Amino acid sequence: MGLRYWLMKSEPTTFSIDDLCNAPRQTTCWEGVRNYQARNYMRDMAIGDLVLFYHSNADPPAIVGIAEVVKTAYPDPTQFDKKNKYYDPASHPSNPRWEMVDIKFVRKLSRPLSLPELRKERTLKNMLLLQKGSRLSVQPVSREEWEHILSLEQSARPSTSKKRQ
DNA sequence: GCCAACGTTGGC
DNA sequence: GCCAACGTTGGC
Repeated sequence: MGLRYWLMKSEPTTFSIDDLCNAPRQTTCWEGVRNYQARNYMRDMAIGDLVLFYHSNADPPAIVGIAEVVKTAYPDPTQFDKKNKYYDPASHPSNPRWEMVDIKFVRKLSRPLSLPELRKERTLKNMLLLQKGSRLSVQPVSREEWEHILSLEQSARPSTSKKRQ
């Protein structure tokens, strides 16, 4: 199976792209996912897969960077920690319910690609992120979507392009 | 801060 | 197995 692409959401007040950049070895474990579909997507991840790092609950919400998968799915220890906010009393260590992967910083985008800007792209109209009511925090991105998104990075910010000199 | 959309829980 | 109630996500 070839390289695959993903998008992962994080609230920047909780863990931002800069936090990832400044983390030890620029790597973090993706703890706290408590949604089966998102977990299943993490199980599908392979080392070397590339990830769009998305800031949710931000102003504006935006894709801000790229990371790569450096460790495939393994049990998320926070599910067994009674003091952790991600504690899940229904999950037993002999059969862990929740898993996580490790991702490593690759780079920040040269500029954030905001949700409103992404919505303007007809090529991206089927993107999971842009569907009404979509809340998945871990989701697949097609190769076409990936390439189109990164091509937007090269173009000028729409709001400033009008004052070209 | 509001609230629509969604996922989960639990009574029946 | 249905579905009402509840909790959460996340854009606005």
